[in-house]
Amino acid sequence: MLRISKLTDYGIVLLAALAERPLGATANARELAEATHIPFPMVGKVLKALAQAQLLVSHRGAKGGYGLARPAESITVAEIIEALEGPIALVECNAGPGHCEQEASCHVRDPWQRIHSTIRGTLSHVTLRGLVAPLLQVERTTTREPGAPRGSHV
Amino acid sequence: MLRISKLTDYGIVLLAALAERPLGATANARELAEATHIPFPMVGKVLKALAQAQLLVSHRGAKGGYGLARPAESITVAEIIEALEGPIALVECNAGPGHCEQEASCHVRDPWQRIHSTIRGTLSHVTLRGLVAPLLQVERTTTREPGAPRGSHV
DNA sequence: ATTTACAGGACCAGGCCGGTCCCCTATGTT
DNA sequence: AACATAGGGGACCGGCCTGGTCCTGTAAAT
Repeated sequence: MLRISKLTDYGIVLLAALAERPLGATANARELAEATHIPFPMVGKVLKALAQAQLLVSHRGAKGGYGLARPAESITVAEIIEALEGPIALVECNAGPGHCEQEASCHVRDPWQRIHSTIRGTLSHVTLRGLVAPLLQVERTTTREPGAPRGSHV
Repeated sequence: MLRISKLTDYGIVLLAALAERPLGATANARELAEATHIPFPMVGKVLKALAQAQLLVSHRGAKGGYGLARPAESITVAEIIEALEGPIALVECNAGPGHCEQEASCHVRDPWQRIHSTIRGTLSHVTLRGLVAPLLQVERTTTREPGAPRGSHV
C-alpha cells in the first residue's frame, strides 16, 4: 500500500509535537508520550533514533529531554523518513546500483528513477514547520499554483 | 524505506513488457517469464491479479495468454500499484476515516493528506506508455525543477 | 548519593511477503 | 472425442521485518 512504517509515522507526530512548542523548548519522552498518545516505550525508541540521526539533540540526566536540533523550517519530511527507515527507494534499484541483478535487461529502470526523484522532491519540500502550521500552507513549494495542491506536474 | 512490494514491481515490468509489443498483441505467462527473467510461478500470480483488476484481459485454453485491457497510454502507475497492493496510503488514515483512533487529537492529519495527494497525483500521471517510451520522456514534469532535487545527502 | 532520564541493547510474537504447488476449467488441435 | 495447452483460484510455507516491550548502563541535576 505504499506505506511508511509506523515508526516513521510516530516520528513525524513526535517531531511535530516538539515543533509546536516555543523555539528551543525541550520535552522528555514521557511528556511527549502523553501529548501524542503514543505508548511510552515506543516514544523512547523513536526519539533515540531521531537523536542518532541528529534531527534531535538530547540532554541526559534529571531535567533532560529532547529538543529539535535545527529550526523546524529546515527539517524535511524526507529527512525524517530517511532517518527512521533508511533511504527512500520505491524499488530496490533506486537505492543504488548493484541491488538488482537484472539491471542490464530491465527496461523500466530509468523511468522509475524519475518517479523516484519526483516523489523524493515532494517529500523534501515539506518541512516540519509546514506540517505544524497548516494555515501557512506550503506556499513556497506551490507558489505558481495558488489553487488546490493538485500535483499537476507531469 | 517507502518501498512498493516486489509483486508490484514485477507487475510493472510485466505490463511494460506487454506494452512494448505491437498493439493488441498477447503473450502467455511463460513467454513473459522468459522475457523479463521473473520466475514463472510468480508471473502467473501477478498476471492473474492484474487480470482481476481488469488491467489485463486473459484468454484461456491453448493459444491463450494475456493482453492489455486498454491502450498503454491510459494505464497509470497509480492504477497498477493499487491493483496489486490496495489503496495508496502513506499512513493508515490516508486510506479513509476510522483507521486511526487518534484522528481527533492528531495535528498532522491534514498536511499528510496533502502530501498523499501530491504523491498519488505524481503516480497517476505516469502512464505505462511513459515507462516504455523513455525517449519521449515526460518533459513537462521536469521543466521547473532542473537537476536533482536538492534535499539532503544520503 | 540519589534520582531522573537518555543510550543501547536484547528480545519476542505476529503478520505479511516472496515464492511454490496443485487441481480445476476453458479452449484449440488432431 | 480426446488430448494438450494455458489460465483461474486457491492453499501452503518459511523467513524476515514490524511493532512493541524490557533491562541494564550512564550522564546530569539536586
